[in-house]
Amino acid sequence: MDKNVLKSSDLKNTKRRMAILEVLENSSIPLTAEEIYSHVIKTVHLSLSTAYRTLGTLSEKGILLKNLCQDGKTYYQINSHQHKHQLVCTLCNQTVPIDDCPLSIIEKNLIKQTGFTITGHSLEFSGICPKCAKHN
Amino acid sequence: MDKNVLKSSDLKNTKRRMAILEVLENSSIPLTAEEIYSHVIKTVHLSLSTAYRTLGTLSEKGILLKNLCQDGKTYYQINSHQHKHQLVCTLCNQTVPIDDCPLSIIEKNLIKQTGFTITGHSLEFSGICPKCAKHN
DNA sequence: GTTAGTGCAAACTCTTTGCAGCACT
DNA sequence: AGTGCTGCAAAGAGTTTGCACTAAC
Repeated sequence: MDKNVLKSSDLKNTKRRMAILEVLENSSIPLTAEEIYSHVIKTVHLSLSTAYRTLGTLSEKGILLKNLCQDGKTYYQINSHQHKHQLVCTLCNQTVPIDDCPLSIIEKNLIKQTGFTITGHSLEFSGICPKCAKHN
Repeated sequence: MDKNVLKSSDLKNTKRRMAILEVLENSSIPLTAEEIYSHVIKTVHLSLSTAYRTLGTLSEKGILLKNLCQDGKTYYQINSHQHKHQLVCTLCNQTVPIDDCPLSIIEKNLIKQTGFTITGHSLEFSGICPKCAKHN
């Protein structure tokens, strides 16, 4: 991601923010604040509250997508306009990304039916992964 | 709902449980623990922790469906095998139930692709309702 | 009578916030 | 230099849990 994303959103270009964005760019799945924090702290000092604050700011600016999942944790991902949902094993927590979002057609119908402007959605599947199914 | 739901799940038939189930039966939308508690307490004394414990138990038994939504609260509804999702206005919190769940086809594809057994899903749309769109 | 259910208070997890000090432009 | 960013510690929301008491079977 271009280093100007921050500037063009009127945000200062700091080490911590760059590091956070980098972690998310290199991840194929959405990550929690804790996960991002753990990655970043290996190379750049930062506090957990800064992680939360930064992730919040970047989400407000539309740079990130923020999603509260069924495990009670908030997951963040780069807003690439090609967002992903997750399929999570309830036993081992294995997470499989769902690459294409199947909801656009459904959203169109909802707009017609309710008159709402739809600004987002959250979708999460849970199940048992093949490994866990074998071992239980 | 039949009063035998509890018995057939090896649960004792108590005033509080009946009251909680009744509130959910009479609601057209999923409710939070707090909302359920507030309704029930008008007629039957109960503590918030009992509400949480009961809702948890009933969800485990498959009598209720439990869903953590983007507002950070867990919503409960009767598991009628005709569950509902929600469309929530991010400004006024108006909630519109989505009556038919559009995900069964998508789930079938996921099963093929991942080998998971799918046991549940959560889906939530957010947007701006027509009223709020006018007033802003 | 026994086991499951309940109330209360305390604890727990994830996240947010107030304030003083620091770093980017 | 000025404003926004950060760290730390404390607080907040929603939910869970330990223990003693109570009620259903």
